[in-house]
Amino acid sequence: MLGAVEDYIQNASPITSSNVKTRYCADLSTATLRNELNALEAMGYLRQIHTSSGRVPTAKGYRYFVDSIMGDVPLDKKILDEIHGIFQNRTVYLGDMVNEIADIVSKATNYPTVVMLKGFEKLLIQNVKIIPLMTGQALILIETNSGIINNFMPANAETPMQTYVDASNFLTTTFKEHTVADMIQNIENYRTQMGQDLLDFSGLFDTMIDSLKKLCDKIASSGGFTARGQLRLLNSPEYQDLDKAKRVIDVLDKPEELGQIFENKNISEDEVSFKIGSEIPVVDLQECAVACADYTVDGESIASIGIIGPQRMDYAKIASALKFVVGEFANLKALDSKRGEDDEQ
Amino acid sequence: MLGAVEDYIQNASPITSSNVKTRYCADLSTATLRNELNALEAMGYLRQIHTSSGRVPTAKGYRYFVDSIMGDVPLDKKILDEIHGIFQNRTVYLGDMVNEIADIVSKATNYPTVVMLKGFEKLLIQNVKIIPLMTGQALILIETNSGIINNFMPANAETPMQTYVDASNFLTTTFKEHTVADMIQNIENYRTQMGQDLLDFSGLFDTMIDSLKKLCDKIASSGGFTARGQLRLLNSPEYQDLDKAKRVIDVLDKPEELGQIFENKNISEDEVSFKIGSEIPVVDLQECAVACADYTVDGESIASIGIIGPQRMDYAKIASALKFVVGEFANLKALDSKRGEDDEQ
DNA sequence: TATTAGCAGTCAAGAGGTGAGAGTGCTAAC
DNA sequence: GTTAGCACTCTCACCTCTTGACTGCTAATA
Repeated sequence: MLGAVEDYIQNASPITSSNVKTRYCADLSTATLRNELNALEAMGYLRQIHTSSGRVPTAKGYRYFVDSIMGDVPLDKKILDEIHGIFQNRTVYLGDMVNEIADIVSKATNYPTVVMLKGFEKLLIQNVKIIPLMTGQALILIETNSGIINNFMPANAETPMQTYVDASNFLTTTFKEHTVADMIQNIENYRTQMGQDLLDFSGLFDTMIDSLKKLCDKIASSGGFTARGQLRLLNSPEYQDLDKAKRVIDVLDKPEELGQIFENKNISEDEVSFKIGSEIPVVDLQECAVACADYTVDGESIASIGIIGPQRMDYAKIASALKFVVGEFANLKALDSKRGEDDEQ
Repeated sequence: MLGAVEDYIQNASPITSSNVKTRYCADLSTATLRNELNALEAMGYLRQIHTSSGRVPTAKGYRYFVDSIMGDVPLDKKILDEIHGIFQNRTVYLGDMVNEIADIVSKATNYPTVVMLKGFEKLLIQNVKIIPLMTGQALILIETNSGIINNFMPANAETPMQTYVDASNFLTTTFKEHTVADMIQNIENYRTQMGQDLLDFSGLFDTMIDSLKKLCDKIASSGGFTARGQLRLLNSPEYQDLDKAKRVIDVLDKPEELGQIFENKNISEDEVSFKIGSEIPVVDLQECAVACADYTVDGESIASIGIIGPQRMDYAKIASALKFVVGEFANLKALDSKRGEDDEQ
């Protein structure tokens, strides 16, 4: 019977008495199976679209499947390698890395994927560099324990090169192992520790903080959401109706609604959470299911990755994929702390 | 009569005799207009889907419209400001800038937009920096006359900081105003000019060149194409049929086919070229039209931007939008040369 | 000669009807 | 508890019919 649910998840072919008989219970008659199906329907796990339609799982049915039955599913090795590769060569900008992961997770699951960058303010600074450019701007490069933040700021052409070097060293020494938020908020309090040349050009810090604040605002105004693979929704038989598909896809552009969907999960690290049907607090997604997993650092969620699809989504595969991604992230942190220890020796 | 073509472009409502009469020629009878429409059909500018269907322009009709009649169209000021803003704050990575432009052009035109980065090899180097990071990698930053190229490379932890500074200075001095391709190919020939500390760590250059070559290859393997706004195709009444839309959207992922579409344009700078229907050398796009404009530097196309939509696309608006983008790019170059001259004084 | 009114003809699209097929639930028997 | 048999339901594909939007053609008119 369970196999029939998995069949339905794979093929969208409704669960019927004869279906179950031919594939799983050849020794029982269809009438018996009909009784069973009837019982499951009475318990609320299955429902009929119409009298002669066979049955499909209800949200409650899927919930039971997810909570009690679903097992791990082996993923395509090529996909795993690709994800692993992103984390391996992770010396890329945080935003780029997060987008790359969204792309590949969407490819792996065949559903639209949303990435939420909750803000980089909580990341721990490892190194700060301010690099003057020829265009009258400077590049801010903040290496953190989870990726590199990069942003451009206006630069005063009269500031000497050495000041940038001193400023970078000052910021690195002062704020190493502090959060970015700490740096943004408290840089004023460290004025007494600046050398004279830095005080002469302390507008540099104001400009930098200003630029970082703008970057924060920009991320905040989009809710930090990036959606990828929207088109993949159209691969589901459920979404052959364009208007129906558009209503779902449109939600992927609305930060407030995405916020509602993916917040308040109360999940622990390494866990994948699902919301099914009416559990989703958005009207246009009542026929959908969403999955979500978090990248947490010190118990705080830094970024999340979410998947939106029909209720008949491949929960097991999605859970495995998200777990793998979160696992890779955890490995990364382990590696970082190890390197930290090595440095101290 | 011309107005009726524009009406059709806007609303997809076929050109009928009574349509034309009510909107444009109230003083003529429908019978007279029917004669005219008949004549235009005989000349191949219009065609009927079926006897009672009204007429729609043929590819030849659109071609005539594009070549002879079409005027400039004022664009939404907000959109223009947004595009202008991208170019103003253009101290961003070349790839990012190109993608941002694709996004906004797609938004402005409401059609899928493709950006082709032809390769950065031809860009003129202004400044090179190699910046070691904490993760055992280094950041290559090449400021060119048209944007910043950035790439990561493996770094040897034993290389002293000063070597990176010297290497950066050496590369900048040696290759300023040379192309990136020149640097990649000829760096070997400049060994005699390197100081001893650079010769000691000349593996640094090998690694850098290797990384840049890989970046070139990566761009080449995707043909340098990035598509944005694919979903917007579904806004056209022509593409309410999902399978039909998918056939077009799928082409946007195929570098070879995109290459065929957008190459061999033989257009001069500041020009927007259109291919309509059978002019497009791709089977799945025979019912489409494509527009294309180039960013050229010294007569060489550095990047192109293309739009794909139904033949009933808003040619005038698209031409205006692409011209504006290309114009902004030209302004940028003018600005650059001006700055160059100032520097020399 | 250019224009027009009138009319018959064509076709798409939608409404409504029909039958086949795939299910079901129920009942009575095993 | 299981099963065979049967009546019932509903979708879907297919057909037909009607309506309405256009057209082309012809003959009359300015």
